[in-house]
Amino acid sequence: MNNPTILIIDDEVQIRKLLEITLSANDFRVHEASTGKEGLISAAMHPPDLILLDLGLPDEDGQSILKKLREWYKAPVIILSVRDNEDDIIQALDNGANDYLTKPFRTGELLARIRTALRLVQNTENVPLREYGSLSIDFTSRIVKKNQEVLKLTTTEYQLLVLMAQNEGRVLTHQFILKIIWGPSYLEQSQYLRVFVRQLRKKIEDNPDQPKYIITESGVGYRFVGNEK
Amino acid sequence: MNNPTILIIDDEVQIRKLLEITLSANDFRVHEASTGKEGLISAAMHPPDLILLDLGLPDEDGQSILKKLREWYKAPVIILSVRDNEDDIIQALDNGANDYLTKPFRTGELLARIRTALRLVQNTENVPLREYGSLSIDFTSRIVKKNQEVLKLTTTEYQLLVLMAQNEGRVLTHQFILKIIWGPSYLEQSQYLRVFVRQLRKKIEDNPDQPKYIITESGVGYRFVGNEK
DNA sequence: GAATCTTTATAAAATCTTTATACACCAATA
DNA sequence: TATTGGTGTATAAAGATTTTATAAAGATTC
Repeated sequence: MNNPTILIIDDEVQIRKLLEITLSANDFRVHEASTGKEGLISAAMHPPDLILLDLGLPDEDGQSILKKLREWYKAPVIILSVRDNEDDIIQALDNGANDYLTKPFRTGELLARIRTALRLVQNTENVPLREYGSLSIDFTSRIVKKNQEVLKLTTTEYQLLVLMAQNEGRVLTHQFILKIIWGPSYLEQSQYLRVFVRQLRKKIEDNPDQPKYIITESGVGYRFVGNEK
Repeated sequence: MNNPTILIIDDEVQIRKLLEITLSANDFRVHEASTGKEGLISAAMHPPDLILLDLGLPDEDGQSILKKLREWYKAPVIILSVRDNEDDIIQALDNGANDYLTKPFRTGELLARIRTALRLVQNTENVPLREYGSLSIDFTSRIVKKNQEVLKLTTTEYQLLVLMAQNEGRVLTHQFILKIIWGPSYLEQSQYLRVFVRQLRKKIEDNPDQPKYIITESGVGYRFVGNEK
């Protein structure tokens, strides 16, 4: 993919300017929109490779924009948000956002996350075997190996691992994971998750106390990181 | 690939005879089944390199057989049918058929299509004898030996062993095994399986209480492990 | 009627859920 | 700068439940 296009949906001129300069300097093509409505139209007319969406838009709630986008738009959406509304971030992730950044953000981090998001969409193919360093998951034969050795995982542990691995790089909120694996009536049982994340880490991490694969995003959820960097 | 094996599933004796003569003359090995159920069992026991499936079977609809086959069978399936209406063809292809021939067909054309289908798939060679440590299974003569001694296995025990061995390394779910060996109406009878797994383990394992070959995957099914690392 | 399959009953093991406690982090306070 | 309390996460281990193992009795088949 040469020179990916990024759509910025943000009402603050200064932010747009900053982003445009940063992104252009890094060989991205940039589209801009200052309102939600404008953003939706632009995305529909010239689908970008990635969207940066500010949650605090003047005309329409960013969550609502995100939902409308996700009805057809598959590529990554990264949320930009002012610091003090973590609930919004969680809701956005549940609504299908891939990642989030709180303002003010360092441009280096933004660029890294954009690159990660773009890279990961390409391997979202239905590959039956995935390798992450010394960890490999064979989805057809249901075999997970660590350093060539077959791991013994319970059903729930395996489901959890697969869910996370298939959403590599994305933050999965506690509630999202609980809903998928235990069902909608278990949304409050975060403790389950902690117990099982611990079990999984014991089995797949080199050092469970300094996890490389299953990263805790405090207050939000967990993120599976396939290859460090 | 030398002498590919072809399984014919057709209820008409004349057709089977014709096909057998034609295919044998062209250096294919031939298996036959006259009903859908028989065909499914044969395919699971001795996976052929290609299957010729008649849609008009007496016991069960050919489309349904095809669907069941495709749950695990990857090699080509060519449909034979007297019906040449588009709907049947499309449905068969949707269900995973590789090609479709209407009866009566010219044998030259059939052979050409078989070769094409085989060329498109690279098959794993069918080994008639397999050894797993001190256990050996001769699929052609139906003889199982443990430490050079011939084991006495009942039909069901043998079917179960062959099914598992042919799918070495894969987890076979309870339901999958029950469906193949006992039939679709026995999906709930997991207890059968436990009883027979126990019998098999008693006969093939060095220590039935610490099985090496038939591994339990709790909550999921069983996995046959041929060679411990 | 011997071999095999099916069913039943119970024991054992594996897994999941809950509880209790410790830890890390951050902000407000003194 | 140290202290305190609150929030969220980690961890082990006990308790509860589900799944599997096992033997043996009852049916069925050839």
